[in-house]
Amino acid sequence: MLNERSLAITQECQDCPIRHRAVCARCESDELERLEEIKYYRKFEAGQTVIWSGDRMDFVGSVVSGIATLTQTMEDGRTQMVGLLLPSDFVGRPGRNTAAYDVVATTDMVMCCFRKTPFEEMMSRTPHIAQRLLEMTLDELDAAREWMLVLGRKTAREKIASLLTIIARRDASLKLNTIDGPLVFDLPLTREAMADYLGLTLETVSRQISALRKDGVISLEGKRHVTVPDFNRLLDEAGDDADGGMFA
Amino acid sequence: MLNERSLAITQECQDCPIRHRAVCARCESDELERLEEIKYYRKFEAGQTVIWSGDRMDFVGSVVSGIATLTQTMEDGRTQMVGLLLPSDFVGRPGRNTAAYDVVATTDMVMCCFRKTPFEEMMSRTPHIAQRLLEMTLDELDAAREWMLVLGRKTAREKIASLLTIIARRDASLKLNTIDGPLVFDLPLTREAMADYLGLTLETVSRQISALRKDGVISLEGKRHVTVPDFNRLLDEAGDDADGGMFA
DNA sequence: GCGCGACATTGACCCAGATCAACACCGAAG
DNA sequence: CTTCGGTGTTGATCTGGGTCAATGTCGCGC
Repeated sequence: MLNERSLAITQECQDCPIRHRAVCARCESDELERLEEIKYYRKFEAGQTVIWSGDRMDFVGSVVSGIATLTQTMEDGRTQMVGLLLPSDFVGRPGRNTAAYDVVATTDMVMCCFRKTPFEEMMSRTPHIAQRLLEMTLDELDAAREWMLVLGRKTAREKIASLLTIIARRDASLKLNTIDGPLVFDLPLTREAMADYLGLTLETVSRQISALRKDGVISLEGKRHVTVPDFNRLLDEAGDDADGGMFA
Repeated sequence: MLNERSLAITQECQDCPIRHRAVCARCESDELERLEEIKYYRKFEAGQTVIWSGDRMDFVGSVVSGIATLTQTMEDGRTQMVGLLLPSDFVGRPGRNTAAYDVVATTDMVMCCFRKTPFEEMMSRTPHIAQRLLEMTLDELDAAREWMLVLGRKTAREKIASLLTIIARRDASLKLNTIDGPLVFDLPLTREAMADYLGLTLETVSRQISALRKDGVISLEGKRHVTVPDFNRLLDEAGDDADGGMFA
């Protein structure tokens, strides 16, 4: 079996699929060249743990493809997902040397990593990186706060609808999709992972998904393949202001 | 009645109580001088709204003294507090011109404001500000994620204990306090505001506070004045890993 | 093809916390 | 001093979602 760390994937930054969304988005070509020198790729299989909370972390990086989760666990085992890492999302925190959360790949995943020290050093010299990181962090903070409303005040049904909304929206932004047609996508998470995201039990997740299906808000093929005939209906179920500007 | 906007409080940055914790913490004295030129103070009374979600926001700033809350509200009135703004905390987001949340002063409050455009312009020229803002934003993101665990997975009693923990900890860091003695502080929030923070109803907050009192975890004088005889006991009730490094 | 393990669904029951309601406290205005 | 509105407490009851348990589905290795 192949050691995951030693993969020699080579990828020109210029052709990178996340070139315009990741920390490096603002970099000029000369800056990119310097990044190119210190970067390396790591590949993870579905289910594999990238890092455990509390572990020493000597790298930072971007998700290139695949999905990972950020979770926090209490001693008695209760767990809460605190972030969903999608392609272009940043992992790690400059200026800190242990991981604050468990990071687990939920699908096969490729990360573009930088050793922490050279990256930090580079960050202090190239404001474009720090600027972009600030922007991304502010976005994540907004997302976290949005999620606080979901966790604190929404019903189980609204929570499920909110999650579907987010996944659908993101999926639409990837494959720049047909405006207004029915949305079709796959759930990248197990029922249990959804439960951990939503602060519910997996049974409740299952029941509410069944209920939404019965009510025609969504339809399912298999366990994971979802069709949303009317996105505004879904938004409504999520309790969000209708038409959250998605297709604006 | 005095127009709050026109107060001419003058304060040298050098003597500012939040000099070493706010966005300006890393600034050299020449940078400080330039900030001094574009800053102005605003004062708010307890209960006053600083800005409504969605409103145009042409300034950013720091809380100098007092406390404000950041809340999100659904159409049907359910509200969730998504942030507690304490002295030195930053308000507003560079690069965005409407407020994302309601900001309300819960005590009398003074803010040190900067018009957004000059501040942004200055930020791009002085990396010290951007660096510090990044650091502060990362801290807030961590706090938000910590809070997601509270909202998603903790019981009502644990939620209350968690909130008390946070307030106690912050209070201790202000008045650099006696190590290990009983902690004493005032709750800066009404029961309703606590409920909005914790994703509970005010009745449940009241009941759980009574329960903690009955069980000797805290004692109360009046409605707001709290004594914590044993901080580790409180931490334990919060479900946090005991000894969260507070006195380390 | 069979059996196994991971994932998912569904039912029965229970309980933490919401809801509804009454009342207590207290500082400010008259 | 009295009234009144904002704040807080406590009780009775209800219910959404948790818990426990049985069963279903599917892909994979043998």
